[in-house]
Order: sequence, then structure tokens, then C-alpha cells
Amino acid sequence: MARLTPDRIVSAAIDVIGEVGFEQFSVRKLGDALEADPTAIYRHFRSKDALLRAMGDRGLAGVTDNLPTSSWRGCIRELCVRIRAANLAQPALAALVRGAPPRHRNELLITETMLGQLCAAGFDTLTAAEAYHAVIELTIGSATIDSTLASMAASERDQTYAEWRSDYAALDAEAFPHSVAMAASLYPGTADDRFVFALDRLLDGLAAQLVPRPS
Amino acid sequence: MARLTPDRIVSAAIDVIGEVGFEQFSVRKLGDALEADPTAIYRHFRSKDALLRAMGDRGLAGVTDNLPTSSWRGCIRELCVRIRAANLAQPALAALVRGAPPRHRNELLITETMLGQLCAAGFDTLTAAEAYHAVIELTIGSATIDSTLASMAASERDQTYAEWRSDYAALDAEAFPHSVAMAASLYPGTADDRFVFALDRLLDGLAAQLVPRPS
DNA sequence: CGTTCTTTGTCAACGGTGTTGACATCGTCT
DNA sequence: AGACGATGTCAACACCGTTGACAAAGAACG
Repeated sequence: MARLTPDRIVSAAIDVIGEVGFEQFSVRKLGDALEADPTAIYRHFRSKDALLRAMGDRGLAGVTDNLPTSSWRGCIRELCVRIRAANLAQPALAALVRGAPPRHRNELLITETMLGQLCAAGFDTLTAAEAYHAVIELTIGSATIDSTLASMAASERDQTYAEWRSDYAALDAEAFPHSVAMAASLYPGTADDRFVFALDRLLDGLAAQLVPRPS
Repeated sequence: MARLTPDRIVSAAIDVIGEVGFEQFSVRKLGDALEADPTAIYRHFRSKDALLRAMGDRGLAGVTDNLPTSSWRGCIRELCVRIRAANLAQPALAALVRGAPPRHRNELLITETMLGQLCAAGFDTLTAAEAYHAVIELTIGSATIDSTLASMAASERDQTYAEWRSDYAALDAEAFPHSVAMAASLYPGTADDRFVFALDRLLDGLAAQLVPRPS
């Protein structure tokens, strides 16, 4: 068997997570997949956390490449959609949000791109910073929330949504009139659709900040 | 020692988490704090997850009481600020967002309140559902991201922010011009301030959806 | 009252986890 | 050839959530 390398370990870890899910991912299972002793991984990563971090960084590779630059809104929108997709594809990324945020190269590229677009759009420094944080919080936060459901099979996911809707529908109609009435309409479209709707509304609100001062 | 009750267990669990932190919280330590066998907890909660859920719901108690009803925006805004505060005070809450359906009473009250406000404001059913999900994702997601920093002491937190800003300032000015230039302006105000800014912009965008059809 | 039956606490144990230290191996460089 | 550092292997530690068997303690009922 070929030698162990950080790259090979990260690739295998992504595969294993894809098979057994993030919750069930363990160093021992990773060792099995690599056909190597689990503890050999610690020769290449100081801890499981460091491994997850490296996986996250790989997931963000290329996320700022070839973005549409015709409008700041379109650029940021596309970038956020990609970040979300990367997060959902790599549960390790979403899980890392809770710990101290690692400042890797790809994340820095995201920040640079967004700040550049916002400044070019005409936001003053303070508002640009606020807008950057607003967009990032929505994107990362939403991805964190949706990451577990995103890792489920489509049929299983649909069934979960159906269960939740019927939970709302089964509530006491007097105490929860709106919940019962709207039960069938909750969780509309896909989670991606709902995120894009929220993002577009946020961008609407940010764009409105721009209007009062047309320079 | 008095009998074990769900209430007593939840209270003790909150104390233990306050002492040892959420990551180090375990059923065994909870058993020690209760001076009871750890497995006795399973007579009152089906799993550790169910216990955490109950803790989360207690943190949300009263969150929908006495909300300002003069405007739907003001009401939802205040409600979201309270939800965020509850999440930051209870790390268990923030950790639970992973695929947890809102089954508990206080969570249901939140949903009911928001849906009622949005319907009363004039949103059609679909848009109200989308708006609800948008606001909730921003609020919960943002709280999840900020929960780790929120658990730090103020001085330590400020130092962390200062470190991050100097990280940005120390970047290569050619590759990351905007990051370097805006380093001092990043993370403006408090995390709460930044959340409220994002929430207000999202509500701006949602309100704009309302205008085109004044009925 | 006695006798069931259900609830609750205790104990031991299972199978899992991340991680460490000692030991063996192997490639490389002097 | 010999030394040495990097890498893989193995056993073990200290935990973890959870389960099943068993005992005590009430509650329900004839």
C-alpha cells in the first residue's frame, strides 16, 4: 500500500464521511478505509480537529474562481451560493464554525473578494464591513443549520419535511391557528431555494442602504 | 436525596455546562452533580439529545411574552433579539440546531407568533413562509456562529477580535488590498450590533416585498 | 391487610471514541 | 555500514452514550 500522505488522508476522510455521515466519522473508520492503522494518521495530523480543518480548506478551494463581475450583487450572490454548497458538501466545514474559526487561505480570498465588491459598489468602509458580516453570517449560519438534512438522501429528507409539516398540522388549532393553517406551506421549495430567497432579501436591504447617497 | 425529576435534571445540567463547558458536558458528570447514578437520568430522558432539547426549551421560556405589537417589524425584531440572547446564554441550544425539529412548546410559540405577524402584515402564505424561514435562519445561524465567542470573557473576546484584525492587516497588501485597508474596520461594534444590522437589512428587504401589492 | 404492578435508582457491562507511548520498520544521508 | 529521523503498528488509557438485569419503593386493587 502506498505511503500515507496528508492529501490521501483528507481524500479518504471525505469518502468515509460521505459513506457513514459526519456524526459516525471516526479515526478508526478512517484507518480502515486507508487500510492502515488508525493511529498512523496522527503522524500527519496533530489531532482529529486539525484533520477536519484541512478537509474544510480543501472544500473551499476554487470558490472565488471565475465569479461573475458584471454586478456586485450577482458576484456576491454567486459566491455565497458556492460557499453554501461547499459547506453542505463538507460537513466538516459546518462543524468547524463552532470552534475558533481557522483562517486559511481560501477563507481569506472570500473576504477579500467580498470587501472588494462592496467597496467598488460604493459602500463606505463601515457599511461595507457591516454588510460583509451580515452576508457571511447568513450564509455560514444557514449552511450550518441545513448541513445535517443536506447529508440525508432525498427521499429521507422529504419524509422528514413531511413529518414536520404534519407535526404543525396536528397542533391545537386554537392555540396555534397560524401554524396549523400554514402547516402545508412550511418548508417551501428546497433548502437551497429558501437560502437564496433570504440572501436576495438581505441583498435588497443592503442595496437600499446604497441609494440615499448616489455620490 | 430528593427524587430525580426532569426539572431538577435540567437545572443541574445547566449548572454543569456552566462549570465545565458544553464540550466537556457528559451524562456521567451530570450524575455526579446530582449525586445519583448517571444512568438514572435515562429514566427521565430517552437520550442525552432529548435532555439537551429540554434544556434548550427552558432557555426559550417566556421569549414570546409581552412583545411590542405596534408593528410587525418591531415585534419580529424584538423576538429575534430575544431568541439570539437565549441561544447565546445556552450553548446547548445553539448546538442543537443540527437537524432538530421544533417540537417543544416554546419553539412552537415562536413559530406561531412570527407566522401570525407576517400574515397580519399582509404577506401571502408562500411569502410569509419564506420570510419566516429567512428570519429564523439568520437568527439561529448567527447565534450558532457567535456562541463560542459569546461564552468568552469580554476582555478575552476583545483580544481575539484584535488578533483577527491584525491578521488581516498583516496580509500581503498586493494580494489582499481591501482586507489590509479595511482590517481596522472589520468586526465593527459588538456581535449583537452586527446581528441587528443584518436583521434590519433583511427586514428591509422583506418589507420591500410587501410594497408592490398594497391590495 | 396482602399482593401484584409500575416506576425509579443502582450496578456491571458493551461497544465505541480520541489520543498516547513504546516498539519495530524503513528510507535516506553521511 | 552505520546512524538517524520519519513512518507504521500495537496495546493501552481514559473517557463516552447507552442497555439490560436486578432491587427498592410506591401505587392500585381485591
